[in-house]
Amino acid sequence: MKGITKKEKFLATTLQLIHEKGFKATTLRDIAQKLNFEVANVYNYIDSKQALLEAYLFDISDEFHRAQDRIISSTYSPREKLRRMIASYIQITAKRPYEQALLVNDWRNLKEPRRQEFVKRRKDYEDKLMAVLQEGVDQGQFRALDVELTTHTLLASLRWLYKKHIEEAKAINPVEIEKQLTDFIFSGILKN
Amino acid sequence: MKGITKKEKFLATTLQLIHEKGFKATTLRDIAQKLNFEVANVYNYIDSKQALLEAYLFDISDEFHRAQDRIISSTYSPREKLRRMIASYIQITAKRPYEQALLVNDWRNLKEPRRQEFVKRRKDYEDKLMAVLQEGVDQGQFRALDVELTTHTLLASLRWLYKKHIEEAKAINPVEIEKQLTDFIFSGILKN
DNA sequence: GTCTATAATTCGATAGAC
DNA sequence: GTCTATCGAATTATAGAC
Repeated sequence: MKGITKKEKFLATTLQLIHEKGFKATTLRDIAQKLNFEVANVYNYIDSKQALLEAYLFDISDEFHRAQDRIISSTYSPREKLRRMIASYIQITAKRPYEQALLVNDWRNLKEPRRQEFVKRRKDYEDKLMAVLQEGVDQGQFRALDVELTTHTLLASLRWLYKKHIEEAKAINPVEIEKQLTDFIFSGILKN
Repeated sequence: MKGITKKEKFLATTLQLIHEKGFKATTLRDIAQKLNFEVANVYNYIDSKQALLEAYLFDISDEFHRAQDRIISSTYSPREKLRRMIASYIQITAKRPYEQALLVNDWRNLKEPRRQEFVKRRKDYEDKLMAVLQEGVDQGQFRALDVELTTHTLLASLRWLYKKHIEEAKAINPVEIEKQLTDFIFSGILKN
């Protein structure tokens, strides 16, 4: 924990508290108390509570989108595209678990018109993933599954992973996580 | 919408609002406004906002536990136990999607000691599911997977389903949902 | 069951001195 | 950057009349 700026410490503390209690339930006084200073000092680091939420939410969201776009614009097969999308999803989650938690749990607290913007962007992400699945089904790489249902199920099976990174005491092996989740999504749990 | 009592209408409206905005962000004034009466009237139906949360959360939670316990105490194989646990999970979700949403999204708002109690009960549920998976691996029905990771992934792949029931305009086919999700979990998405 | 009125508290945010 | 002081608004909850 050396060489971290006060602002970084502020943000790390804030994200941790929000993860535990939720954005709305985490007061600026909670944050100040944990950092051993008074409430007014919070405004040395942020413009407003809402601005903090928006900045982090759209920043991590953008990272997911950029990774997805890079893969989609490649010439890989649907199966390989999906494999890489899963891998990059896991990688971003491992790097920024608390921001992923914010993304999953607290987007409802966005105010209009930002909330609507967020929902639209999320649907874009889902639609792009769905297109890859549909392509894979059409090409016979994937089973004749319900593409819309499977898209949401697949994303849900990845979306919980930030908890493991936050809660796990011992360091986790990212390569093994990726193998396990990819195997689960590609092959399920039954033994052949 | 015939023959529904005022209390039922109150509760349905409340759960819908909480689903949209979250428990903490949904004020008693929001609820009163949607029902076209004043705030004080809310207390004709509940003792407190916290009591409402606790009652619904533990009630739906109990239903999940009871269904799980019935299946676990049977003599079915691990594979068949899991199949039935998935089916009952989907059935409860279909029957009570808004309460499931509360369970998934708003348990953080419980206050101690109820919050700790909830977390403990949820871990019990996960552990029982994990035991079935472990048994299935030991008996060679399931692959040699990471049982702990897979337990959480499997649950996550079911936990989003309430959204479909809430948002879907047209009626959905529960039999088909069950088939799709069971196939996903058992066999993944790859074509053999 | 419905209302008005209000208590008691909490919260986000600002002003201004050091 | 840190503090004290405070404002204005919002929220849960209660009292009591109709």
